Amino acid sequence: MNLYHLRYFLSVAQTGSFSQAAREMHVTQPTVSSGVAELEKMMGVRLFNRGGKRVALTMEGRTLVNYAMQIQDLVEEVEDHLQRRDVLPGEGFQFGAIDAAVTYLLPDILKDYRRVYPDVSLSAQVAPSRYLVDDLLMNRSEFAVISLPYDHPRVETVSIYRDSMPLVVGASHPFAARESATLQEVVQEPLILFHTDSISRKIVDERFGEAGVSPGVVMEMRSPEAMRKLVEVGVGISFLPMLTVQESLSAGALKVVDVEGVAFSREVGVAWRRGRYFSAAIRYLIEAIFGAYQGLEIWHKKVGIAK
Amino acid sequence: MNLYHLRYFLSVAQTGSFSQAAREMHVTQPTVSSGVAELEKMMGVRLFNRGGKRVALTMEGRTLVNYAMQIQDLVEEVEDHLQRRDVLPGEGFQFGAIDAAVTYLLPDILKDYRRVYPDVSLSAQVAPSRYLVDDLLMNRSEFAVISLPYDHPRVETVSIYRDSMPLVVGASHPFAARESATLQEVVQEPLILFHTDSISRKIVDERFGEAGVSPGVVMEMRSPEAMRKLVEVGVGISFLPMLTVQESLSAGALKVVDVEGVAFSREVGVAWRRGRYFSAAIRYLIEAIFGAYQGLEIWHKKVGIAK
DNA sequence: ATTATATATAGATAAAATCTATGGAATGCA
DNA sequence: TGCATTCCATAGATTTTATCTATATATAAT
Repeated sequence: MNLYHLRYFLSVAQTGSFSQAAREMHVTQPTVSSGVAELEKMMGVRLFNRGGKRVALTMEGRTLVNYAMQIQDLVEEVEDHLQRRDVLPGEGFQFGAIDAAVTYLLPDILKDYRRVYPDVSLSAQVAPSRYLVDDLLMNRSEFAVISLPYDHPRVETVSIYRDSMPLVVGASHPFAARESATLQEVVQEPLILFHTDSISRKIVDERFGEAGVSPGVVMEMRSPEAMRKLVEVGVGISFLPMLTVQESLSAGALKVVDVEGVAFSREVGVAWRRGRYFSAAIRYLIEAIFGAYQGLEIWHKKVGIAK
Repeated sequence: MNLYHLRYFLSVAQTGSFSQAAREMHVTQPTVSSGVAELEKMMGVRLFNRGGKRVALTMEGRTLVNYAMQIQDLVEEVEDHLQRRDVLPGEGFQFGAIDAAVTYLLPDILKDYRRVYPDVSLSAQVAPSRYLVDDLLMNRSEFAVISLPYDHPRVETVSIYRDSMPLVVGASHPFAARESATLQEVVQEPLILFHTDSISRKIVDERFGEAGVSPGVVMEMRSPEAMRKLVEVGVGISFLPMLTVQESLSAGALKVVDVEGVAFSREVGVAWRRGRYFSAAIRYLIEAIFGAYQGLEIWHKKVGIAK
């Protein structure tokens, strides 16, 4: 059964005439005849009583009219919705973000977003970058805000924010009173570093390797917030993203200490599966993120400006 | 857009795989691919994100899933209903019947019918036979119970009941005391006859013609009930269908008087437009009528025993 | 009866859906 | 990292379906 056949049928039912229906549908009369005939054969019932000047629906025909109208309404509705890119209430999508992003970079953007798309339910997955990329590859999330650089043949990234990762120490730490320290001094101290999974950790490790020093690691963790707390209470010192420690610095709980010849930083960026298609509602959020920070042009170049 | 395409799409959405959907639908994978591709082209949106081991719905895809499921449900439902000849609540049909039929022949049958098809709404059109046949020809009613004979190239009829049309007089009429009267005597009396439209009137007129007499008509009417009343109060005498006057006879308000050499009668029968298709619910009622009186075999022969 | 208008049917044509074969991309395993 | 496997997309051939033209048949109106 074809949807056209249902349309022909409805038109015949309305006009009471095969020929008139044919004119309405812009096809020839035999087309309408055979369309209705096929419906009748398929359903095993007569839909019209022919013979008069006008044809008349049978009871089964009237039953089918009810259904056919509902079906046609649904078809029109869904075409309309999809072409206008409406979002059904309850629809939504998932994206990933690292801790620092949801906490410091995205809140205002998400707040604005809710005003524009109040019916879209957002589900943010918060995890370290590595896991977020897994979600991207498995098509479990649309995009992710992660630490960069992240190199993968099937993931594209665009930076939105450069975040310095200074050495931070607790207020009562000996370094707190000093302007700077040397890398040699730093590795003597108990260090709290990101887990080796982490991109930020990789950045630190590489620099350490170049300098030919190896840190006396005390603890490895994944949560920058937890690390911040530990540094505050003096368990150790750490290289932490500025975003994460900003508040503690203002409050005086932490101090930044320059390390001679070393300036760590990591980038935060948007990552997505190469070739992915973005629905309008999703694209809007991504572009809001780029717009609020940077990278909109690069993004446009990578995905093409046309939708 | 074809309904098959929607089915392919739903299967892909459920299985997360074009190939698996193809196996489920018993078609090849390129068929599913191009079916979905056509939906995407038609709607102007991507429905799936390909690339992983499993494909993932886009937001638009999820929207379409909602609609496609509803559409498919409706299609299955209507096929089911029609093939099982279910009747939708509120559905019904119209048939015609002469006064005597609805009043005396059909009540019990209709009562039974409501038990079998409680959801079918019946609409009985009560009018003289001539008008009921018009309705048949215009496909406005399914069948009619009318007076016979009725000759028309596009109407078929089967008799169900032979109804005598005796001469009836009011209880106080001079004839009431007599056993019989002659036709000559009758035409002297004020006669109340059916309107010339009427089949019963035609029967009477023909017989009068043969006998070479012409009645001194007083009144012509279409309603046998009204005629009965008039006869009862002595306005005139009449040839009335036995069905109509049965009660008045028992009550003594009317008397039957034999007319020598004359025995009027009319047949009551079922009439329908030649070639008409009867829905199960309608056929059931017609056959109940034939079954309760007579004519079932003739009916079967005329319309064919197969549905 | 005759004319005009309807639907049905047959055969030809156009459109589409589907299939086979194949290529490219991604995944998983060695 | 390379190889085999799995998966989706594409191209071209084939089959099926839909539609059209021409015509027959039936009904209704004149």
